[in-house]
Amino acid sequence: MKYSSSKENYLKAIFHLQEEDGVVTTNALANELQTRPASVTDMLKKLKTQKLLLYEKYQGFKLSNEGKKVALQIVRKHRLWEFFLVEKLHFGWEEVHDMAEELEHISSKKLIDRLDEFLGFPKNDPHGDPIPDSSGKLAMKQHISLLDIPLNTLAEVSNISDQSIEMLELLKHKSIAIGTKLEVKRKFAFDNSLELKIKNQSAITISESVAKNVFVII
Amino acid sequence: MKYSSSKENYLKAIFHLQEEDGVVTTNALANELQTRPASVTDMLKKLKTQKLLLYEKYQGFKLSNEGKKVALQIVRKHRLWEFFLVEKLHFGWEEVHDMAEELEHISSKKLIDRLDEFLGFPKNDPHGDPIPDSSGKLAMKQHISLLDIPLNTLAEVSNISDQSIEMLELLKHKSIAIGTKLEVKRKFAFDNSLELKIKNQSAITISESVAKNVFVII
DNA sequence: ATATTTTTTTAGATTTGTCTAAATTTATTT
DNA sequence: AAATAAATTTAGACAAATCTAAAAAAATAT
Ligand SMILES: [Mn+2]
Ligand SMILES: [Mn+2]
Ligand SMILES: [Mn+2]
Ligand SMILES: [Mn+2]
Repeated sequence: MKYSSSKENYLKAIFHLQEEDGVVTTNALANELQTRPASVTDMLKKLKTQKLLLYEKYQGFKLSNEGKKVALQIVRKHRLWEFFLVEKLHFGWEEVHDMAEELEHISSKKLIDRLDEFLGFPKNDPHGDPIPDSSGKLAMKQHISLLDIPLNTLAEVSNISDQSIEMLELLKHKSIAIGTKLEVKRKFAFDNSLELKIKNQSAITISESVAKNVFVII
Repeated sequence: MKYSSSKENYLKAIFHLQEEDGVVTTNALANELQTRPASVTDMLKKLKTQKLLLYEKYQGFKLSNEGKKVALQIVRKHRLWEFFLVEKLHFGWEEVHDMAEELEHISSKKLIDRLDEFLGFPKNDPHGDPIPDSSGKLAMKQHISLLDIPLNTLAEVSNISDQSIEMLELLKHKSIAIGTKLEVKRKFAFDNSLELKIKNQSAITISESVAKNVFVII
């Protein structure tokens, strides 16, 4: 199946947003795509009709398995072309995004698989993001436990492994959520508790048993 | 100025048709683009409004200087991408046209100039057609049809004027490609077919209609 | 529990590119 | 010079993707 560039951009944007937040909202997507909420609603209906999206009105939405599959192929193309532009055409990593935004819509799968081979099957794009393989498999991002990161290093919360009510309640109270950026300021040897700092907030303390369930990317 | 893929396809097709016939007709263009004459007329009006086309209704039309400039940049992109696909990604010369048809609409001029450099500033695409330089200048070609060369004279294939899949497939089977060196050994008056000899290969026969589309330099 | 604000959806319009069917103009035959 | 045929254009429609303004639903505050 071939989809328009516009549809592909929607699918990719939803893919990225749901990576972070699970379910996506109309306003968030409109903001991501620099368009109007009304336009987003229009497109959501079309994507649902094509079974690329799970969507009930007013309830938020996320990609179907098929939608995710399409999105991953676009992510693959985007990142391989970025790699090509930096590695072979010597562009700076900050220049390549807009060009890749166009190149990702070139349809031939054979072309992109040959390009992958030509580039030596790179694992990551110039921004460090992992490149899905030909079948669409995406290597998991490197999630590290809060216990294992160095002091005074900015980290972003990416995953919570214990998702019990009690854990989430505690994290909510401490203002820790997926996407929160923080640094570990101190580790106390007595009980392995940690003192954390979130920008513009006062320091907070969490126990070892909490910290070992909070994963971050550095 | 940026133009839609559709407009760019029209400009390029008009460019190619007027190379051959000077002035272009509605039906010829509709045929070239596999669309309807009414659709062509619609687009002609838009191209005229944008001063890309010289057009008076019922009188035929041709590109303005600005239109020619745009068309040459698309031809440049098309041929450079074809060269890339054959030379770097090892596609056959008969496979690359459709991919180049998409790639030629990637807009960045900087990208295409870097690609040109990466490829070593090639003079001709895989089908022997000349590649316009960065400023849009196109080298003229001085090719002679196989029909018109003397017997037993070494000639090098430089261009194929009919680039249909069917023609390229036939030539591939006969081991004839751009750069192939051959001699015409016999001409048969009955059907104007030719017997050719490529060094180290047994003699091959081609029809008049094939021969008239194969151009060589002596 | 109401009132207010925010989010989301609908209604209706617009632009681009395409189409079919019909009308018009130009070219070719008788 | 008509008549006929061919080429071209116009009229009116449609699908895709977008927009603005208004309505409806959900979330938040009082
Ligand atoms: Mn894109
Ligand atoms: Mn990237
Ligand atoms: Mn094209
Ligand atoms: Mn070519």
